[in-house]
Amino acid sequence: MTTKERITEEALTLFSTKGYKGTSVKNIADAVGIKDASLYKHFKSKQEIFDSIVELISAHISDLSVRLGMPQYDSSYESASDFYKNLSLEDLTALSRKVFVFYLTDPYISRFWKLAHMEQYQNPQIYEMFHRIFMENAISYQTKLFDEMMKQGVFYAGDARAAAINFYAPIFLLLNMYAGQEDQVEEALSILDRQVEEFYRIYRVKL
Amino acid sequence: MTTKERITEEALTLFSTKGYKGTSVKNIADAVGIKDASLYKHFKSKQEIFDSIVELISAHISDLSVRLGMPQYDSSYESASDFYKNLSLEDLTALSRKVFVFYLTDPYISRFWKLAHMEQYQNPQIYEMFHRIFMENAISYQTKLFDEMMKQGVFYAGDARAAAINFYAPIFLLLNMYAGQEDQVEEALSILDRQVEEFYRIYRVKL
DNA sequence: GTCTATACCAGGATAGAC
DNA sequence: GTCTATCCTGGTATAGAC
Repeated sequence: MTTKERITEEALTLFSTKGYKGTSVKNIADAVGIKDASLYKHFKSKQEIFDSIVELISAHISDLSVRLGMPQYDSSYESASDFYKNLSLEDLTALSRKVFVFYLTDPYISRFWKLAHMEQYQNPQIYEMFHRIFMENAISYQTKLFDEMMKQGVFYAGDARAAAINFYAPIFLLLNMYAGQEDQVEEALSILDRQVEEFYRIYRVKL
Repeated sequence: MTTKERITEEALTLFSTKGYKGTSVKNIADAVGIKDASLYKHFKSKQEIFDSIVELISAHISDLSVRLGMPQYDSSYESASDFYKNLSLEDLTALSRKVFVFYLTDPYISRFWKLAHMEQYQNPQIYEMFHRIFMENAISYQTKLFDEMMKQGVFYAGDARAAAINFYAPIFLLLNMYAGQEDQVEEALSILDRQVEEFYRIYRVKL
């Protein structure tokens, strides 16, 4: 890893822990193991370090859906829908756990989550990314999926968007409750399991 | 309003907009209309201003349940339950709207919401208050209420806590989506109405 | 209790040697 | 590309006159 990469890496950790204003250039330099002045050979300002982090996260986010096995918002979702066609409670539980744990422990997502909470009101770009990733995209993805499943008779016909919000909102709430409490993931998961079970009971067409 | 009160008032607005570190003592003094040095006749430090704001919000929060017509976590809830006994969809919609709009527009709650998002990871006291008010208390209140309603046959018998989370999580998600977007409250309310309708359809025993 | 003046320091950033 | 030395600004806080 180059020095430049190590700077963004350490800076992301510090910004997500102490906030942008709460992190000094010296803090970052110390973490990297160089003097603060040396840092300016790699970035022309503290703000530029922050901007490069935003780039880094954007790039990481683009791979997300692929790594999670989720199609992009604007790509076709037929194959995923086929996957869910014989959806069991165990399938749905495993999927929700996978997504939840990923959000909570992925090194980029989890740091971005905290950073975004702190900086969203200061930084329009962060605000936009945070809302897009954790709200709009998450909901519209689930909506499309559930809409398809309703059409295929896997879920009872109804309001797909309302169902999507009912599925995602508890995950979002639990993320808020357990972000930064990685030692209590098991507790979070047991609550999540109960919500998924309830969701399955409500929406899944009985076999 | 005394000068001291005006300082906390303006400081709360500034802290909830620009964050603690992003707000200077001069910013606060300017907002109040005095010189920054004069401010130290009322508070011995910037931190003390912040602490007095925490006090102010704590005091305000204590009145919340009363003002919303909601019993405290540890007080009796029988009368509220009686109120819901003949619960119609319109009743539930009106209640959820009232709670949601209150959270979003109450001058103390709405500023605390943003402040807490920014400062929760720096300040254990803020973290604790935020999680208690917007997560633990909100969920446990709804759980007690729904548990009682299930016992009385108003709701189908089942997992009251899961139902409570299904009711509250969408409200929490919408608060996150629309905090600081007071011009779009109508859009938020229409989404909320759909969720409440769905909730009512699922849990309310058919008459 | 408000003001002016000032002390003090931390943080961002640059210059120039190696 | 790292270092030391230094500049500059802005922010917290105090002293003392009115």
